[in-house]
Amino acid sequence: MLPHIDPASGIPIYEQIVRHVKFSVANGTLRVDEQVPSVREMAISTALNPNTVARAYRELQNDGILIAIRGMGLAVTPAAPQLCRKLRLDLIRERLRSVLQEAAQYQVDADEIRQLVESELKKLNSRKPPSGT
Amino acid sequence: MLPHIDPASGIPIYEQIVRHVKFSVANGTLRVDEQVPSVREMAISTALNPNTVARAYRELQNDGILIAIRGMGLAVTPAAPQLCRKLRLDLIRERLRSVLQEAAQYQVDADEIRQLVESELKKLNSRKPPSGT
Amino acid sequence: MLPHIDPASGIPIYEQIVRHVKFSVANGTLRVDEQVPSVREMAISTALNPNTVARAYRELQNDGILIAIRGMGLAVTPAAPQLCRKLRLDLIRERLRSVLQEAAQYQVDADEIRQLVESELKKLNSRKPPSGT
Amino acid sequence: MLPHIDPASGIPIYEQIVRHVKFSVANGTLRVDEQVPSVREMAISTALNPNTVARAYRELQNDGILIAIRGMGLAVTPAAPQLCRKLRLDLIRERLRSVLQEAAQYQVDADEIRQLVESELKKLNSRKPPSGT
DNA sequence: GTGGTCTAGACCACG
DNA sequence: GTGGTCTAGACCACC
Repeated sequence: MLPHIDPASGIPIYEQIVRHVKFSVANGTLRVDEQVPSVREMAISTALNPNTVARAYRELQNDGILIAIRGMGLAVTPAAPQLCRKLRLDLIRERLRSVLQEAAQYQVDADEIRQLVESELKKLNSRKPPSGT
Repeated sequence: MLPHIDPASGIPIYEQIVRHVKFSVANGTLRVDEQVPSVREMAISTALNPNTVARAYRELQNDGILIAIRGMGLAVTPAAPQLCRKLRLDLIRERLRSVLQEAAQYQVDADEIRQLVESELKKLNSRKPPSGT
Repeated sequence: MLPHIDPASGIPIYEQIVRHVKFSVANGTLRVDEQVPSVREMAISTALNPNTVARAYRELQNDGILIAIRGMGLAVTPAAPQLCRKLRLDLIRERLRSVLQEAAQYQVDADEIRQLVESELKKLNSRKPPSGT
Repeated sequence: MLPHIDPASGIPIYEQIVRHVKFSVANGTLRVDEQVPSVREMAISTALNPNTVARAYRELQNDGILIAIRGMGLAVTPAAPQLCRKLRLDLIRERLRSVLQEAAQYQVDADEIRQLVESELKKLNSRKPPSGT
C-alpha cells in the first residue's frame, strides 16, 4: 500500500504519490471504496510532510480519482478504474512520442529505434524477471 | 542552423540547444571549425535569453564539443565529431530508458510498448514521408 | 420523513438535515408533536453519523423548532409551524442571494440570470411533471 | 488588477484569486499575453502569503487559463478567453440549479421563485446602479 | 478523528 | 528575476 518514494528521482514527491495511487487503481490493488490511507497516516508511515501527501490527494481529486467524504477520508471514485486504466498507456505514449520525434528529427531511423527499445526492454527484464518465474 | 525550441517540452531550453548542437555535429551539419553563432547572435535569432544560450555553450565546452578561440568565439573541437557520433544514440537511449522504466512501473508489458512504438513511428512517417521520394 | 442527503453538495450534512426538518414543518409533514425520529433511529435509517444528526437536532433546538421532552425524545414546538412557514422563503432567498451576488460580480446581467432561472425551472418541471396529471 | 480579497467570506482566498482572474479574462481586462503579476508581486501587493497566490495560479494552470513561461512568469493562454466566457455562466448555473432543486423539493412554486429573483435583483441593482447612469 | 486553508521560510532549476 | 517543491506548524469545519 505504501508508495516507493525516491526524493532524488527528479519527479516531485507528490507526483510519485499520485502516480502510485493511479497505478494501484489501474491495478486493482485499490478498489472503489474508502481504501486510501488518511493524510496523516500516510504522512507518518512515509515520513513525509502531511502537506505533501495532501497535495497529492488534492491532485487526485482534481483528476476525479478520489473523492473526499467529509470526516471519513478519501475514497476511490467509481469512475477511477476506467480513468486510470486509460491513463496508464496515455502517459507513456505522450513521453514516447516526444523521444521519437527527436530521434526522427536527427535521422535516427526506425530500425535503430527498434533496436534501442529491444535492448532497453531486455535490461529492464533482467532487473525485474517475470513474476511467473 | 537554428534549433527547434519547444519551451513546453519539459526539457530545459539550454538542454535543447545542447542536444541540437551535438546532433548537428554528429550529422555533419556542423564541421570542425568556428561555425557556431555567437551567444548574442543566436540569442537574437532564436529570441531566447542570452543567458540561456550562454549556459548551453558553457555545457558544450565542458563536454569538449566546443572550444573558445580568443576573440573569435566558439569553434567545434576536432574531437567533437567522434564524440557526437557516439553520443547520437546515447542521447536517445537515455530518454527512452526513462520512459520504459515508467512503463515497467505501470506494468505495461513489452508487447504493448512495441505497439506504441510502432504506432508512433507510423505517425511520424506519415508526416515526414521517406526522403527517397 | 427521511431527508435527501447529498454529501457532495457543499452544504454541510447537518445543515441539510436542519433545512429538511424546517421545510417539513412548514409543509405540515411534521406537526406539533413528538414526530422526529431519535438520533439513533435517524442515524441508522440514513446511514449518517449519529454526531451529525445530533448536531442538526441541537441546532433545531436552538432555533426553537424542536424541544426535548425528558425521556421522550424531541418534539416539534408549538411555535415551530409559524417560524418555519416564515423561514420557508427566507432559506431559499438566502441561498439565492448568494448566487446572484456572484453573478453580479461576474457581470452576468439580469436578463441572462432570468434566462438561466427559466431554463432551470423548465428542467425541473420536466422531471417532476405538475401533480395535476 | 488586484483582486478584492475578503478573508471572511467563506470562499478560500486562493479561490477568490482564481475567480478574479477568470472573471478578468472573460472580461477582457486580462488579454492573451504575459499580464498576470508575478507570484511575489501579487503576494506583496495583496499582503498574502506567496504560497496562497501560487496555489491560485497553479489551479489556473490546471484549468488551462494560465501557462508558465520559464523564468518569465505566467501568461494567459490563447484558449483562456473562450474558456472563461463559458465558465462564467456555468459556474452560476450550477449553483442556481442546486437552489432551485431545493425550492422545488419543498413545493416553492415557480412564481414564488421568480418573485424572489426579481426582489434580489432589485436589491443588487440598488447597490450597483447601472454604469450608464 | 477527517480533510482544507493559510502562513512562514528554505531550497532548487531556469532564464 | 521567475515559478516549483517541501517542510513545519497553526487553525478551521465537519463527522
